[in-house]
Amino acid sequence: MSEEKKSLNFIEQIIEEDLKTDYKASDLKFRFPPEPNGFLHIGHASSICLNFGLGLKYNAPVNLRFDDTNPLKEETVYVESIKSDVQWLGFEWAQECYASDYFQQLYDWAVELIKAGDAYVDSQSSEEMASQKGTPTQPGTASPYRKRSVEENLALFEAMKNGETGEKAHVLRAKIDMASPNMIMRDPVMYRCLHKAHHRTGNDWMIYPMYDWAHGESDFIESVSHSFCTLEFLPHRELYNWFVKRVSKTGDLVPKQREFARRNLSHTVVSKRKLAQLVEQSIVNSWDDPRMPTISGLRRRGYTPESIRTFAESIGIGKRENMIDVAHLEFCVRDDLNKKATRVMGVMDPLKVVITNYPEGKEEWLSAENNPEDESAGEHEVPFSREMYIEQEDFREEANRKFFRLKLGKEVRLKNAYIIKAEDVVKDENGTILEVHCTYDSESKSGSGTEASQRKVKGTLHWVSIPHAIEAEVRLYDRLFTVEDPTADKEKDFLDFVNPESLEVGKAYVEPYLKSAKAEDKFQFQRIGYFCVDRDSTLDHLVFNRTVTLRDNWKNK
RNA sequence: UGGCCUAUGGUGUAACUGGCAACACAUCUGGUUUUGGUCCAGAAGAGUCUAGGUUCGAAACCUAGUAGGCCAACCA
Repeated sequence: MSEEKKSLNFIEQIIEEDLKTDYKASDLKFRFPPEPNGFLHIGHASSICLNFGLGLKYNAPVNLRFDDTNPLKEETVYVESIKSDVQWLGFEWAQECYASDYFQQLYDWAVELIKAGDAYVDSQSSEEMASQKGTPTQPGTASPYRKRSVEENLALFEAMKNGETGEKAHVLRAKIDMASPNMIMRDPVMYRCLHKAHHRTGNDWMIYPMYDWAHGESDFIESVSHSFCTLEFLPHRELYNWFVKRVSKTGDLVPKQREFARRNLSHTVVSKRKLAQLVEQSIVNSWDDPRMPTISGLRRRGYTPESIRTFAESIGIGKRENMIDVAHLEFCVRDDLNKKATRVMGVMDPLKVVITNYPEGKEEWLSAENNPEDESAGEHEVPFSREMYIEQEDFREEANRKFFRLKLGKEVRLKNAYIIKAEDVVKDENGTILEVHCTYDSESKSGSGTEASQRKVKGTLHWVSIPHAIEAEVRLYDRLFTVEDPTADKEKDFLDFVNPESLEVGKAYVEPYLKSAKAEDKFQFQRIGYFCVDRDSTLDHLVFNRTVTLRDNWKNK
């Protein structure tokens, strides 16, 4: 038994290193900390997979923690959608936590900081504070309130908490270093007054902690060992450590913040503002429009949780700027769906074929393999009759040898059925082909084992029997943007790069087997692509979303 | 006029921590195939941002430069 030694990414290396020095395996604990202020997208999916993936790998608990410190933006609907997205991806959190659960503890600690001279109430406007902040190259200057007495700070802070002061009158600041080269350390705000109801604590609090004050402390309270976040928080690490040091005792296991580069996907946008714009301007229909990079959009498009997880895993994790080609994501779904999706036939652009030597009124039910990649998937029956549809592009009156499809005088196999030969065409007065008349070889039935059935013919076409066909709506989705990075051009708006053909609604004739297909059922329309039943679908009106086309190596035409 | 992070084929990650650059996607060939899918075999493509230095030996370490990113919200 040889086990392939897989190289570790830098995050895993950090953990392995910590395991060798000051952490036991049982100390490991992670968390996914979304702010419930919007819907999750593919970028969050990477982060979810990273944290929960580490949990699985190291058999460590992973908390789902809502970073709900800003009642102005956060809502319960987002909490619910985030939970369902994480579950859909297939992960289980150890505990469902909320930063708001720690408001009292945070407040008590803040009082301690004030007593220790590590925090003070500032009573200036935010403009004044900003002007004293200095610049990256110039040190800041101290607030006139920096030397307030502990007693006064305590009294003021309590007044703030009780909502006895104006919202903009005071803030609580950490007293650190106004000359620090790291501007984050120049007396950051810990609390602001917000006389606004919170989605969980209601009107209990009139002050709310800032991210920096809440995050590391929440990690510490939950005894999270490693707190992974994106690179933009790197300068915050110093502050994270400063705060944690003040609330922990020596000997306590304190959490470590480590940063990784956010992973960007080509041909899409991911910022909440831009996504909202797409919805508001009706460029897409909703937040879960199948073109959206939201988890709910990907789900509706037909992406499987497994494909998203393997995607996240396969792209790795690093610290440099990146732009991952969406083709890689598409590869991941194809790879997964190839193993799972039931093969069916559907014709998008119909051309009528009449099999002149097939008895009128006769029908046969032929058996079709559900999935050649998986024998246990079984088979289903497809009706065959005298008249059927094939794809327009699968017939030409004449064509060269590279055209492995139907042409006059030549044979082709109808998938799972018979070999047919094109004999004649019927055209209208404009020369448009209306029908192709063929003959079939009655001995060539697929699976019959006859010599004729085993004959090698150039090509195999998908088809559907006209009297049995069901008309369905197909929504053919493509990339939402025509360029890799729609935000790269500073002269132009990202909306200028919207792909006008990102959605094409069409009609398809599908085999009757699909009649009872339910929302989210996934199929491969043979030779065309993977499709997923949309939630708009009904018994009378089937709707299929094209998840992704099949790979196509035939780049002629 | 600062601090910090980063730099490896087209893309994304590797290189057992100093021993002549690997994997996946994408691209191209050929084979198999009742899906021009899958699968199989193969090809091409970087000498690791630049210049110095340390070393028998550098993608890795050091110095300087260049390029990109982040940092001055009562956002997270």
